[in-house]
Amino acid sequence: MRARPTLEDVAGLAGVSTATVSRVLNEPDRVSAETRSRVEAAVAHFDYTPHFGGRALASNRTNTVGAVIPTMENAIFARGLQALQEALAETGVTLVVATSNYDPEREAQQIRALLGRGVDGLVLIGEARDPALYQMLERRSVPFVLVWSWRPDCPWPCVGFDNRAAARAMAQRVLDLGHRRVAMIAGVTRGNDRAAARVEGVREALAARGQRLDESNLIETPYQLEAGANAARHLMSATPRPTAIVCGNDVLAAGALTAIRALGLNTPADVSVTGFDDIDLAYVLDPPLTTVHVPHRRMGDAAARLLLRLRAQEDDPTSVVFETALVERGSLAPLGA
Amino acid sequence: MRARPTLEDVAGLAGVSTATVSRVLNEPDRVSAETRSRVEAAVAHFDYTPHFGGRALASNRTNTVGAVIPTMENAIFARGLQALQEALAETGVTLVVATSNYDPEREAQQIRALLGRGVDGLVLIGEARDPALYQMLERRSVPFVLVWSWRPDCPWPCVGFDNRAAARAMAQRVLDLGHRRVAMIAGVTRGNDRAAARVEGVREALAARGQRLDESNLIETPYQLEAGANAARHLMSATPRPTAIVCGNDVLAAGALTAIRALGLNTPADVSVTGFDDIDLAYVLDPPLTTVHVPHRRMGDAAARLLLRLRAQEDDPTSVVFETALVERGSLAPLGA
DNA sequence: TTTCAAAATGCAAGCGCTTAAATTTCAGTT
DNA sequence: AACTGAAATTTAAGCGCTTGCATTTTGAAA
Repeated sequence: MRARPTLEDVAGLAGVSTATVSRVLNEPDRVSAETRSRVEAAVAHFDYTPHFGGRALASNRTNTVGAVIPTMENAIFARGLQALQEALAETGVTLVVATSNYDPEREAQQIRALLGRGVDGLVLIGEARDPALYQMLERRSVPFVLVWSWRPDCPWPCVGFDNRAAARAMAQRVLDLGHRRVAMIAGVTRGNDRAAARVEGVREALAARGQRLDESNLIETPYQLEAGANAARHLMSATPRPTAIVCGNDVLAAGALTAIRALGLNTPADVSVTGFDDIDLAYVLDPPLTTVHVPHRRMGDAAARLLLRLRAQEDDPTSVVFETALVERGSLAPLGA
Repeated sequence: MRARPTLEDVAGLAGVSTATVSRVLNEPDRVSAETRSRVEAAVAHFDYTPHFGGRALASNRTNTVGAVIPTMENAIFARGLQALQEALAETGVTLVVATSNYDPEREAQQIRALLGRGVDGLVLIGEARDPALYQMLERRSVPFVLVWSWRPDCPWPCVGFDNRAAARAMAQRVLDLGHRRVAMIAGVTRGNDRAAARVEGVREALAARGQRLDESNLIETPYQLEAGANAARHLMSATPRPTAIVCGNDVLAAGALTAIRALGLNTPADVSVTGFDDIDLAYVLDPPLTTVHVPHRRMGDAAARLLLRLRAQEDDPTSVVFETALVERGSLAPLGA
């Protein structure tokens, strides 16, 4: 009836005090080689693993950081998380992931839940959230970093890219190809600065040519295939039809492509479509999707490093901004080509 | 200079003992309404959250379950996890997710890491793993459930489906449509009973018609788009070419479709392709993918319920098996159609 | 051999919480 | 008014670990 072995068990077998065992586990260098190996044998004998709670209580550290992402269903966050986790693991830090489903309230809940679990670091997506939440984080002095967003003078530590500029560049390219009737299928902008910035970027590009994105040419909808398909169906029912549809992300664009095909129309002959994010999906579609490439992995990696430095407080690290790249594939063509 | 508030702070303000505060938090019914509201006010005043470590240490429970999945990059697990998380959250249990990257050793590490963190329940994918690992789980009496696999007489609590039967049905259908030169692109079978079972299923169906899946017609490769594409390119370079390619999952199938198109060939006119899992990707492809539909969400949900019952030990719950469905879409056509 | 830092180890006080067991309170009963 | 059992509350003993400080050991210099 062996209960979980404790430090005391190990110490007893090794013939040392619990303090020494603890040191072997945490600061092996401070223990003589001989003692250490004796302790290690005892640890092995019992298959001992320290009790997380005891450790957290005594040291007031958990070596855990939490991440709250909108959803796991979009591959977009998966790769970044993987990189984040790998980079953290190198330092012995564990990652705990929670999802908010793009709901600000739910996100706040999840953050509180993670804090309750004693995470000593937080990775959050984007910048838009209740100021009270930021206050709480500062009050509790929990280090955190914001990923996926970046803008000049963001007051928080960020690792991201300029969504607005990237979207603007994409729209500009569409215009450069001769398109004049441009529509947009955007993500839901409430509580989502990335989605909002992408809309703004497109607006800016259009404005620079004296055009605007009026109500009938902008549909805001959840990031789901079905939703993208519905939106495209709706846009294509207008007269005259748009000749290009700029989408807020690749999932929406994939949905749009499917709907357009179902209508018996052709991409890009009848209508060009662009995406954003460059997930794997983008290049298995037919036609493959013109989109904005985002360096997921590198962002995850950078986020980990930034967070670790914040935790260590060894210096005052600054935000990291990445470049994006416009990837041109078959779904975008010059008007009338 | 406000340090984290403790039970004692709250108790002091409310004019009760820490025990009472603890009860308000854990068994509110055992406290009089008047006291309870006083305590709740004090909790609110301090914005108090219990210290996870302290709680874990004293109660020897963490209300946390861990899941180790192969990867977050395949959408396949995302939906199930979401459902799992939701169902667990209803009971106040938190889910912690780790990834193994389809590597058995890595999986074992992650399991140990989770146990170290005191999870009091585990969700694992599939059945194939070192017996020593199962022994350890039993020794520590950690309740666990296996998801995604199911077979008659599986000795562990499972929530899954019969991968072999489903794959067999798919292959049978392919044969029924007249195909005789059938190839397979399978996932890596080492340490992956699902991938192995799918190969077996296809083998059985072929055997029943006096055919076999010889070496040249079976490629085993990681579950990645690129890998699927490479495999398809290779298979299609044989003479005579296969007329149908059965894939171990949708990702491989998507890669195959892309490669086939790049070769200037047509699906399904020149070669039919089938997938497995029915992720979103499957129906935005062109042609849309014939595949095996797997009830991701329901499995996640069922896994949560089974695990909760195991933890409660109120009864001796048994495995749950789900039916799969063959979804026929454009990528599979009768031979010569 | 003696001396004395430095290195290694032990001692023991908590960390914040839960929970048996003990005590107090209270509403009925008699 | 006294009694009683149930309900409410407090008391106090840990849960397993870390860590500042005290003590012992060690090895090199004197």
